[in-house]
Amino acid sequence: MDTPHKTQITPTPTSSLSKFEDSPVFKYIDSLSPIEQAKSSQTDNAFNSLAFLSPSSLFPSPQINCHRESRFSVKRHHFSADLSTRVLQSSNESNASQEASKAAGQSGLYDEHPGCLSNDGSSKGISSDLFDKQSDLAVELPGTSKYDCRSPDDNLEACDALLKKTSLEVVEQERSPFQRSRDEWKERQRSFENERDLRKIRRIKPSEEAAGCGWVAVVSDVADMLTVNTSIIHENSDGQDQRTVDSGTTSFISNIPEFSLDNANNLENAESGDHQGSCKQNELGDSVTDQTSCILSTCLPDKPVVTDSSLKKDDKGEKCSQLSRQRSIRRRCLVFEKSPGFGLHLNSLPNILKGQNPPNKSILSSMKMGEVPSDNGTVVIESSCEAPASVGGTDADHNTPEKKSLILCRQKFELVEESASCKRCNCKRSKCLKLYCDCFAAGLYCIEPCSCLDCFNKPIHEKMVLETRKQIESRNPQAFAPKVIRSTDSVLDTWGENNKTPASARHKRGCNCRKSSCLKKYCECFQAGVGCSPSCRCEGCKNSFGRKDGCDESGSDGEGLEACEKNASDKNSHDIVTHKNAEEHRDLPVPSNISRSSSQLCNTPERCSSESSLGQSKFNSNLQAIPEDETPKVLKHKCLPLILKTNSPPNSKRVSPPHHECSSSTAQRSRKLILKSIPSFPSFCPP
DNA sequence: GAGTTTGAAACT
DNA sequence: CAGTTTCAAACTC
Repeated sequence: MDTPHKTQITPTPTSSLSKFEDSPVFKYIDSLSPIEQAKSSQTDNAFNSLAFLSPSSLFPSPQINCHRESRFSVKRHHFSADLSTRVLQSSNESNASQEASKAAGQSGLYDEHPGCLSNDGSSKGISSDLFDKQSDLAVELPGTSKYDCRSPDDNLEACDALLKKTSLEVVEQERSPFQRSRDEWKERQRSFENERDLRKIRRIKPSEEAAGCGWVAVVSDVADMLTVNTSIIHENSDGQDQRTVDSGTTSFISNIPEFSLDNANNLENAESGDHQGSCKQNELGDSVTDQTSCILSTCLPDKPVVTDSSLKKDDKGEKCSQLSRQRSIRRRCLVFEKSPGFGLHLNSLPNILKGQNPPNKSILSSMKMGEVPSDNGTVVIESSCEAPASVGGTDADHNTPEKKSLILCRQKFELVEESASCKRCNCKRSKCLKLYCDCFAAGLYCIEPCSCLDCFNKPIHEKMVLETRKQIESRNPQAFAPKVIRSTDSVLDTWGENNKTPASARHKRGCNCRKSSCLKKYCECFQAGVGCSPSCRCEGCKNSFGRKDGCDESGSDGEGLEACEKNASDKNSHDIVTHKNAEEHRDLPVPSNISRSSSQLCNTPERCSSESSLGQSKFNSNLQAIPEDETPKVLKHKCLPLILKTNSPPNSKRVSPPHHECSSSTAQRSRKLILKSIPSFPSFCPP
C-alpha cells in the first residue's frame, strides 16, 4: 500500500527515466552500448523472471492455471505462423531494432508499454521485456487486458502477445552476444514454460470432463498439450526449436504397445473414425495412442510427445474420456507424475509394485539379469531408460541403442501398467474411499483382484470418488502427495546430518511408531525404505535406513541392519535373491514380499527406486550392505519402474521421489513450490 | 486362514 | 491440537 509519503518521495519511474534519457550523457551511453539498456531492466528481468518466478509460475498449480495455460497454448499454435511470418519478412529488410519496432508496431501491444521501448535497442527492450515477463504479463501489463491470462476471454490477446514474443525472438537473432546470452535464458525459460504448460493442462480437461474423464484422460491431455507444443515448434521451425522435437520420443511412443488396452483402443477407433489411425498405434508409425502418450509423458517429461496431428485436441479429449473409461476398468495407474526433476507419483509405485503378481515363471526363468519381461512374454535387454533424447524414430533404428532403450522403457511402462492392475486392496468398511485404501490413496481405482467390500472406488462411481478426493484434499492438500521425498539435492537438503546417511529420502510427514521401532512395515518410513527424520515422532527408532536421531543407517551399521535383516529374513529372506543371485537362482520361488515388489520390476536394488520399491530395495541393501548411494540417473529422473543393469553394483539403495522436504528457508521455498504446484497426483478434482 | 498388532487416517 | 476411534495392512500363529 502506498502511503502519501512514499508517493511523494519516490518519483515515478517514467519521469525519472525520462529525465535521464534526455541527458546528453545518457544519449552518449546509449549510442555506445546497447548492453547498458538491456542491463538496467531487461536483463534483470530475464533473470529474475526465471529465478524468482513465483512457485506457482514455476510449478503452477493446475487448479489455478490450467485453463489459462491450456488455451493459451492452443491458440498460440494458431497464431504463431502468421506472426512469425510477418516478423521474418520484416527481418529481411532492415536491422533488428527496426524490425522489432515494426513487429511491436504491428502488434500494437508495445505501444502501451513505452517503458519497454528504449531508445536504442528498441527491439531488445521490447522483446526482452515481453519475453522475460511472459509469465507475469497479466500482472505486468495491467493497462492492457491483452495478456491477462487469468481471463479465459482474453486468450487471443494473450496468445498474440506470446506470438510476438516468439517472433521477436527471431528478429533478435542478429543481436549482440550479450543479448544472445539473454536469449538463451529466455529460451530456457520458454522451454520451461512449455513444460509448465504441460503440467497445467493436466487439470484442464479433467475439469472439463469432470466426471467422465479420469487420470488417464488427464495424462492424455498432457500428451495433447505436447502435441500442440510440437506444432508450435514446427512452425517456428528453426533449428533451435527443433531440439525439442524428439524423434526418438516419437519413435518410442509409436512403438509402445497397447498393452492390454487393445480393447479400449478398438472401441475408440470404432468411434473416432478418422482419428482411429491416430489413436491406434502403428508399431512403427508416427501416431501415438493417448495412453502411450500419457505414459510417455511420464517417462520423458522433457520431451514433448510427438503425435500424429490427427490425433487431436478437440475430439481427443472426448476420446480420451472414452478411452479412459475403458481403461479404468483395468486400472488407472497414475505414474505419470514427472517433470524436470520430478518423478512419477511415488505413492502409486509402492502400491503398484507391491501388488504385482509374481512374474510369470516362464518369463522369469527365461529372463536374465537386466532383462525385462514384456507383456507378451518377450524379454528385452535392459538399457538405460535415459535413452538419448533424440532418436531416429525410423524402422531402421530398431537396432540402435536408442531404440533398445525406448523399447525397454516401453516395456517398463507395460510392467507398471500390468503391475498396477494386480494391486489389490482389502477394504471392508471404508468403501475404498478413504486413505486407508491403498488403491484410493494411490490414485487408483479398485479392480477385480481387490477383495474390498462395497467398493466405491470404481469408474462407475467416479463422481463420488472425485468428491471424496476433493474433500480429503480440502482437509489436507497433501493427502495424495508423495509421502516420501528426496533430499539429495544439496540446495534443498534439509536433514542435515541425516543427509549424510544413505537415506537420501525421508518420509514427508514422518512416522509415529511406538512399538515397531521403525523396523517393520508398519512404519511408513521403513516401508518406503527411507530413514526416519527429525520430523518423525517415533519412539525407540531403529530404522535401518536411518534413525531419527541421525545415527546411522543401513548398510553400515549393525543393530539397525541386523534387526532389519532379521525382520526381512523372518519369512523369506533366505529366498531373497539379489540380481546376481537371481540369475543363478531364477527358478527359485520368489518370496512373497519380494516377489510382489521386486521379482519383476526390481531385480536390482537400483531398480527398486522410488518409494515403491524401496522396501524391497532395502531388503536387498540390508543383505548386501550396499554401498551408499548414488541414485542412478535413471531413477532420479523420470522413468520409474526401473530396471537397471543387473550386473552393476547395487549402489543405490533407494530412489526417492523428486520432492524435497526442507527445513531451511531455501529448502522450504523449494518444497513449498513443489508440493503446492505439482499435484503429485492427478487430482480427481477438477480445478 | 484366522486372529493379533500396529500405526495411519479419521473423527471428536 | 490432543485424544480417541476406526481402519486396513502387517504380522503372528
